[in-house]
Amino acid sequence: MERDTRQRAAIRSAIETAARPLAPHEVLDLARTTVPQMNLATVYRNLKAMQAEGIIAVVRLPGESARYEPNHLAHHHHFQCDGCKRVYDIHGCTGEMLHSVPSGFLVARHELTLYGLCDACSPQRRALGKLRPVPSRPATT
Amino acid sequence: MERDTRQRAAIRSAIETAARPLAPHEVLDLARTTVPQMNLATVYRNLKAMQAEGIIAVVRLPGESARYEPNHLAHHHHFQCDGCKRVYDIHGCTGEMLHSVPSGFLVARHELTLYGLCDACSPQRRALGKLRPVPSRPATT
DNA sequence: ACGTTTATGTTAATGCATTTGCATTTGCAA
DNA sequence: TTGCAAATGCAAATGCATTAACATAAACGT
Repeated sequence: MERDTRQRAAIRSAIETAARPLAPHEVLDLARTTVPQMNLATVYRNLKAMQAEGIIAVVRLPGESARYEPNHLAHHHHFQCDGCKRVYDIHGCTGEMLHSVPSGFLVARHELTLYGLCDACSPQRRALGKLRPVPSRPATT
Repeated sequence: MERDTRQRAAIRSAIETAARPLAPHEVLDLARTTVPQMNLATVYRNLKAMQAEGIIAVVRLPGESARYEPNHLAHHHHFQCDGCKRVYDIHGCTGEMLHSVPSGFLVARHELTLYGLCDACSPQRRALGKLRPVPSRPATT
C-alpha cells in the first residue's frame, strides 16, 4: 500500500474530514462520492494498511463492529445515538473513575461510551419537523 | 422454557454464583461440572429465555461478544484484564462524565470499561510465582 | 511511452457467534 | 404410570464482518 491511488486518497479524505468515527461501509459511501466504482474490499485493505502506518485508529464500541478515525486526536470518548446509531466524539475527560478498582488491580486505560439522542434525533428537533426522524445512514452494524 | 431441568438450574446457578459476567462458553464450562453432557445450544437457549424473563442481563464490552450476569446488580461498570481477558465488576460510579456532551444531545445511559491487569495477572503476583501467568480459562472471544 | 509491479474489482471463502431442525429424552399434570 | 408437550443433544445452517484469490487496471521509475 504505498502507491497513490484515487481510492486511497478518497478513503483517507473521508476519514480525515468526518467529525466522527466511521464504519467501513460509511467510509465506502463517502468515498464513492469521489470514486463511484470503489469497492468494500478496497476499503478494508486500505483501512488495514492505514492502521499499520499509524495514520488512523480503531474505535470499538460495545456490540458494534469497528469504526475508524484519524489517529491525531487527543484523548476522548464517544457518544452513540440511540436513534441514528451514529457515533460522535466527546472531548474532555476527567479521569476520576480510575480509582474504584479492587486492590491488586492495575488500570492502564479506559473506554467510556455515552448513549442517548443526538441533536438531529432529539425530540424537540423532531417535533419541529426540521428533518427526518433518522439521518440517511442509519443503524450501522 | 418453563420446566425445571437440571441444565437450566446449572446454568442459572453458574451465573448467580460467579462474581463476574460470563461468556456463553464460560457458562457451559461451569454448568458442565454439574451436568456433564450439557450442550452449548442449550446454554444459548436458556440465556435467551432468562433474558426474556428478566433474570439475567447482557454485558457487552468493546470488541467482545456478549457476557451475562444476574439482573439484580446495582449500577456498576466493568474491568477487563489484558492478561486473562476475564471481566470483573467494578462498583461505584460518580456520574460526572455525563456533562461534556454537545448542546442538543441527551444522555440516557453510559458504559465504562477499564483495562489493565487483574490481581491474579499483576506483575508482582506473577513474579512471586504464586500461580500460572494466566488463569485456566483465558482469552474469552 | 513502456514495462514492471502493486492496487483494485469481483466474487468466493473464512471465522465466529449464534440459531435452527429434528430425533430423543424428560418434566409434570392427570 | 402414562402420555404429551416442552427441552435437550447433536449437527447442520445462518448471519455478518472481514479476508483471500485471481484476473485486470492503474501507478511510476526508466
